[in-house]
Amino acid sequence: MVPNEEKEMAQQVESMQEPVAASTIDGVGSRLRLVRQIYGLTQRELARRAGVTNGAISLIEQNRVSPSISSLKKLLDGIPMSIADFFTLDLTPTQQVFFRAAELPEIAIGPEISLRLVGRKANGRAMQILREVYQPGADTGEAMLRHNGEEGGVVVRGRILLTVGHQEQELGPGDAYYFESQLPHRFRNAGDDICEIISANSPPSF
Amino acid sequence: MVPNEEKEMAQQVESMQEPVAASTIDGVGSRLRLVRQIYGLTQRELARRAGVTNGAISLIEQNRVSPSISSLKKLLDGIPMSIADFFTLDLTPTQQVFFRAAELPEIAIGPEISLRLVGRKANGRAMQILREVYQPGADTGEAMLRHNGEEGGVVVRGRILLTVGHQEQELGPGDAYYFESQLPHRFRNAGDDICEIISANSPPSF
DNA sequence: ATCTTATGTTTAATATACTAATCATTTCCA
DNA sequence: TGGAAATGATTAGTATATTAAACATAAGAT
Repeated sequence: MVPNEEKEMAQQVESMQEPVAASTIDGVGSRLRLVRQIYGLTQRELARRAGVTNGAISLIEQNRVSPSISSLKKLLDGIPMSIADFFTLDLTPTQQVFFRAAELPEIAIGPEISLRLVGRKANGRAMQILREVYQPGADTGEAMLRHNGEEGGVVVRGRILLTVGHQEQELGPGDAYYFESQLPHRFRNAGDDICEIISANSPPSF
Repeated sequence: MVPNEEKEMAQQVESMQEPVAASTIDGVGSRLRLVRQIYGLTQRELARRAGVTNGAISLIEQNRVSPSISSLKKLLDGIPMSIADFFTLDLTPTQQVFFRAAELPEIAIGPEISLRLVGRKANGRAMQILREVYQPGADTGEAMLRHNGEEGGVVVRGRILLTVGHQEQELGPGDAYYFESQLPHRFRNAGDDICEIISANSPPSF
């Protein structure tokens, strides 16, 4: 029996070689693919680390087989990520990571006041707000940060090079970010000016 | 290949027929068994609900096979419980559910003040404290309550019949409880007197 | 005591996941 | 342009999970 959770998708008359395209998050395989790509691993590299074959990963990621727990555990150990985190992590495409200045939703508007919300509304969580200052050349390190909770922030001054998972962008004043702290991340000030960020994280980490 | 996550255990010279004994929480199968028992289901009943065979459940619970995700999902759907919750739920035997009055650890002792902590220390979570009054015959219902978070409380007056999962106890003044709200639970005042409970739950539910 | 029923376990047969190898496609470097 | 390297996909064969049925044991009921 083939799992094939999106059986309704096609009469095989259609061209079957859509590259990867439609990011369906349904299915363990799809989740695994996204997580693997976020961590910048190829199927073969993950296969090597996990001690399984790349073919198996390919089949799993296509949702053509349903991996055993032991296999899934091996794979996640190679990332590394816990099974609980794997099933808990929110990977919905609406979970935007980067927000351009103009994209920040405006919460309260007055003639002299403009409040803009970072991320999305209704994430009712207790947060810790920080003011971070990065001197030129500052770097949180190649060994990427990784911890529990969520974090977000707004660049106030200067520019910062932010890496989250496999994505990387340079953000300037007004730009912002929001991501799950579990994703490996790194802050670098590659410019010549001091960079200032207003950030928040939850749960409070110190 | 047998999963056998504790491969270091024996040279097969030893007697291989240790019954099952030692309640090892390690392994998906052991977890499944505990969860199933907490919900008061037999292997056959769960098998019927999930659409798998009781034999398969038996093998899984003995950790002799590693179920596929699709099988595990079917089983958890029959309980019901999400995969994420399954791997997140804390089932360590130190997670005590019922606490007799004398068991409550004393936090602060003075000549006129005695503070006793319900549950364990260092569960630093934001909580909501409630005063609950149950009239004689009151009952939260046969359709057991089930929601996110954790809850605990102390009986101040009268007696309450509390069911949590498959466990049931009648608590009197000074007795207390603490459990994950995900476990199906039910409060009944089977006596003739008003029952009063001081309770807390997290995250705040209203 | 002897049925009956209900429980978990085991076993042979079958369905499925996984491996090892190959194929197909893209990238990129000469 | 062409060849090597790297990536993901596929396929036949093998290992493993799951089924269907029987076995073993215990608890009640009469």
